[in-house]
Amino acid sequence: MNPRGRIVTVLGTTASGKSTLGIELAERFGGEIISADSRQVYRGLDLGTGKVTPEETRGVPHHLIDILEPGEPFSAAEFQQRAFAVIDRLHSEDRPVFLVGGTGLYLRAVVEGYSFGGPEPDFEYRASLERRSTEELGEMFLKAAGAPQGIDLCNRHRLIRALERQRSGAPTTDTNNNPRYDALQIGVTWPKQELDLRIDERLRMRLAQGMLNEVSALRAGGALDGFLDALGLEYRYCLRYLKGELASEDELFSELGRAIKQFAKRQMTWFRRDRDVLWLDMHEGFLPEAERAVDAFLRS
RNA sequence: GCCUCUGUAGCUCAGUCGGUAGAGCAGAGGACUGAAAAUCCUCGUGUCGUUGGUUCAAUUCCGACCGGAGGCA
Repeated sequence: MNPRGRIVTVLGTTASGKSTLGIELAERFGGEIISADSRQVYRGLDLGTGKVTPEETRGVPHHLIDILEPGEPFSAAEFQQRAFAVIDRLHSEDRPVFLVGGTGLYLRAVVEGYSFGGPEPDFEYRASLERRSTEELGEMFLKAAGAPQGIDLCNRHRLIRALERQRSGAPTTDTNNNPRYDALQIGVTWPKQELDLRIDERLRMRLAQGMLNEVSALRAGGALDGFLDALGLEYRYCLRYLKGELASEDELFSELGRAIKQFAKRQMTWFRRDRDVLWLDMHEGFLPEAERAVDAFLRS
């Protein structure tokens, strides 16, 4: 009766425990997991991305992890394509799909069915724009477009994409979404103070487990500093430490910890805009509640 | 004990040649459809250490006191 397939989404901030919840649910319902994480797609970014280990996965298949070499370009649009392909295959096998991750744009691109109508990225053109100041880029855009057209003229990355679209004759934005699935969205959240503690605790653990070695190894393996820096957080700050730009491991810990907390806040800003999220209070029996919701959703 | 410097927003500090004050960081809110862990936008009233004095008016000048740093003994 319902023409659309179903997907369950598990979203939340970094260090919220969404991966574990995703695995528990997938195991319980015999489903598979698609990671919606813009950094876990790269091989070798393990500790720093909180990638699940083979043991942690408890045999639940994970998709869209380790699909690229560090340095290879990736995008929300490409993620969406690949995710659609996996979802459709799983649906054809009648397996429940759990889309789990913290990259808000990726999640939304799949759930809302964003139409990425612009041109493919043109890295040469981008490189040429990269030499100009943001102000200049803004002027370039205005000159051709006449008005900001909803794009933030201070936001370099978005401005560059807008120019890229403009150059190919595409409109500045796409708005005609086309959702392909019915989605149950489950959100994992914590009181801010507790989340901060979890972030610190996890960061301490990662550093003890060799976070810095991971970054050194990536560099030794050919990953460029520019790539690592653009990844942000763990990779950006560890790189700075390794280059001597941070005085001590204490400073690394405090600056990186702060950056991660700021990131978590940005994630929440993104997720709050999703209206139909079932937010779970992580304190009281969230697992049964999640299971009930998923069960009802999958049977409906 | 004496001398010098110092005490201003959660932190680091600027400033007011006397008319009750402002940056960075932190924090809060927000944006973001092909880099998204990226890239950005908005938001600053605080007994200006305490207490006397001078003054129409003191956080700003003077004195004392309290706290901090350094120097001399």
